[in-house]
Order: sequence, then structure tokens, then C-alpha cells
Amino acid sequence: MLRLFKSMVTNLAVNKSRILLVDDHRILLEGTASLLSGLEDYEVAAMASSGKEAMALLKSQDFDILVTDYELPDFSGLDIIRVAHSINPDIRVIVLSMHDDPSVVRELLQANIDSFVLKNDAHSSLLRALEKVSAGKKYFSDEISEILVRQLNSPEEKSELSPRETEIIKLIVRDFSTKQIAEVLFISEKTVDTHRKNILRKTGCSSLVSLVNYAHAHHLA
Amino acid sequence: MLRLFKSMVTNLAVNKSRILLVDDHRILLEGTASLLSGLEDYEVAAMASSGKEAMALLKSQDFDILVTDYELPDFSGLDIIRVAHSINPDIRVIVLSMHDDPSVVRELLQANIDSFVLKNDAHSSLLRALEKVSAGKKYFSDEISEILVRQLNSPEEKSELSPRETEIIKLIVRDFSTKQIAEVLFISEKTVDTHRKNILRKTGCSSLVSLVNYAHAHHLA
DNA sequence: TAATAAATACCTAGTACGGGGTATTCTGGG
DNA sequence: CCCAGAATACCCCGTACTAGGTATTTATTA
Repeated sequence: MLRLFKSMVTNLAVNKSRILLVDDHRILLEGTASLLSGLEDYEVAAMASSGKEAMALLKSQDFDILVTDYELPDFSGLDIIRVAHSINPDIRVIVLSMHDDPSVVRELLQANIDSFVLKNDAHSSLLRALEKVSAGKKYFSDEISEILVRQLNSPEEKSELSPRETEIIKLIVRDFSTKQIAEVLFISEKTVDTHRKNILRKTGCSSLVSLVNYAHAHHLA
Repeated sequence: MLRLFKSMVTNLAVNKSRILLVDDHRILLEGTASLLSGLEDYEVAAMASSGKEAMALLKSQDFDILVTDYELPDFSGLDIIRVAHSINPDIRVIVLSMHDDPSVVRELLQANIDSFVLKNDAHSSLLRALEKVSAGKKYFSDEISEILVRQLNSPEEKSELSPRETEIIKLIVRDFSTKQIAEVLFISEKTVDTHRKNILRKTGCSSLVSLVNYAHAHHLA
């Protein structure tokens, strides 16, 4: 309603939805920005190629829509989403990810995102997502919807691992040491240690080597 | 996008370089096409999101430049490059990859590619690559150049793994400890230790965790 | 035969991991 | 309002791994 009013009295630029675009692959970042540059209702107000940059931008500017990658070098897309929501609870969040890992999808849904689009979808999926979330609706591309249905049909397949543990597994598989994990997650090494031990116990693994194998087998990496 | 694409195709001047763009992530594909659509000297003549599609296009049309991802679902980028070269030995090849794995870089160089650009480079790297290869020159982005230099500075490290080392990698991935490996191979723990260190050095891995990832990536396990 | 690579074995030292605990917030659901 | 689970943090201790070496024996091959 507010936007409708603005469109009547101000120029187009004012009521364009301000998008923050986040992806560590700058080629994709700039390409997507180029695709969106022709649209009337949206403008890419800023771009970031790391979690740190994204968070700085979120703190210094207002955005209507966050379009973010899930896999980032420094932070998880989830971290960025949490920060974004804490600053502006009404921000629409579209996650653009490469992997359709069910556990990731579940994590993100719990974070109350508005849309999930795979990078191998056509860009029309992204456009549809923008339309839908602008209208306050949710949008999930076909593959993601399938995953959702599959999860509903097999509730017993729930993971025993907590979100935090899943997060840490991924860092371990990416060869982050306990110390490094502590640094990027801003927690104590002792805490990471505890998580690691709990992960090994829950997965039945006896070492990081077997855990990496477990991660590959369960598509957690 | 369709309109955009059509305009790119119909807008062609006779001497524009015809580009075939290959990537399984269609969002990146279309974004990159959009980026290149403004250029005078090039036109994205066709796009493919799988190796199969790409090969069909290579057989049915002529292209001057192949811009391809390395990681594809059905074929390796390398396979496409070989097909491209076999059809048109003069085709320029730019590889756009996510990973800067030294062994992948080496493989690609042996396939006589003209340029290697990382996806997290700015798109200006891609533009520079297009210019260079059009002029018959090579272009490698900074990170890749570093890898090349590193390989030159350590020429004895073109090393492939010895049979014994391959054997030991498999045991490591199966979560055998140094002690256990020594037992099953009837050799000293110290020897296993030496092998393990040589393996880490040759593969460029820094820990057993990264080694397990390496093994999975190279189908050694 | 001389050179080379591979496999073998050992040394020292520091760091990280694995297994056993305990304990304090903090949050969501009943 | 309380409880369970999650996330946080710390303790000890022993083992395993990482990183820098050196050195011998055995094939292979130029």
C-alpha cells in the first residue's frame, strides 16, 4: 500500500525494491545484476562477495530484498539471513544456492526464508521469486518443492544432528581446524571441541576421516 | 531474457566472434550472456547447460570461442574441449571454473586451453580473457598464474602418486590409522609416516581431512 | 654402470584430535 | 513455570598427526 502511494507521487526510482545481492562468485554476481538491471520494479542497490561485506552493508543501508548465496567462504548464508532479519524483520529473503541438499533446505526453511532458487534453474525462476516475495508470498522452484514433499512423506528421516552441528560438519569437511572454526563462528575452541565430539558420537564416526566419508555419503558437503 | 537473447543473435555483425557458452548453472549462463550482450566484438551465438548439449551444438554450428565450465554433470569440461578441438582446431577455449585445484589446472593446460578464469574473479577478467584469446594470446587470472608459477618452481612435483602411495591413500580413507596401516602392510609405522607425508606433499593437501576430499574428487576411494 | 625413483626406516618437536567428564545459559514447547 | 534440547565453555590425559629432517636398500632405466 505504501509502495502504491509512493508510486503515485514520486518517480520510479523511489519505489523500486532495493535488492542486496550476495555471492562469492563475482561473475555470477555481476551477471545477475546485469539481468536485473533491466527491470522496472527492482534495483540492485548493493552487492557483496563475502558474508562480512554483506553484514556491513545490511547495517549501513536499508534493503527490501536480500538475494544471497548459501555457500560463502566466511559465513553461512544462514548467518547473513539471521543478521538481516535482526536488523529488518520485514526483509524478504531469496536464497540462491547450488545444492539442493534436503538438510540445507530444512535449515533455511526454519530460518523463515521467502524463496529458494537453485543456480541451475533458469533466471526466470529468480524473476518469479522476486515477484512472489514482493507480494508477500513464498516461492520455491520445482526441485525444492519436490524435496519439501519428500520430507513430508518421510518424517522419520529426520537428522539427529542439530543445525549448529551440521554447520560445523561442513566446516570440518572443508578442512577447517578446530581453531579456525572457532574463529569464523565466534565461539570458543572448547565449544567447537564439544560439538565435534558430539558429532562423532551421533554419527558413529571415530575420527574426522570417517566423518568426511560420512559427509560425502550423506551429501552434507 | 529470451528477448535479450534474440536481440543478441539477430544484432550480429559479420565479423563478431561467435561464442559458445557452457555452464550447468543456468543463472550464471544467462547472467554471463547478459554481461556479454553489450559487447561489439562478440556475440553469444549459443548456450548449453550440459556437456551433451554443448557437443551437439559444436557439431552443428561453427564457433570462434568456447567458454565452458569445468564441472559439468554429464561430461568433464575436458571432454568438451577435446571434442571442440577435434572439430575446429583453431577454436579458442576459455575455461570458467569454480575451483583452482592445481591438478585440474595442469590437466587443462595439457589440453591446450587459451584461458582460465575463476568464477569468483570479477567479470572484467572474462572480458580481458576474451580480448586476449581473440588476439591469439593466452590469459590466466591472478590466482591461476600463481599456481602456474608454483608448479614451475617445483618441477619435481609434477609427481604422480606411486602405487604404494595410492595403496596407502585408500587405507587412510578407510579410516585406518598409521599403526593399522603398518600392520596390514607389514611395514614400520615410520615408513607409513613417510609415505603419508610424501602423499600430502604431492597432493598439496595439508591434512588427512583434505586428503579424503582429494581422494573422493579423484575417485581414489 | 651410473643415475633415478620408490620403498623402506628413523629422529625431534610441536600441535591437534579423541574420549572421558562437568556445567552454565538460553530458548521453545507443554 | 518448568523442562529438554541446544549451544556454550572448561577440565584432564593419552594418542595420533604434522612438519622438518636424514639415510639405506632395491629396482628400473638411460
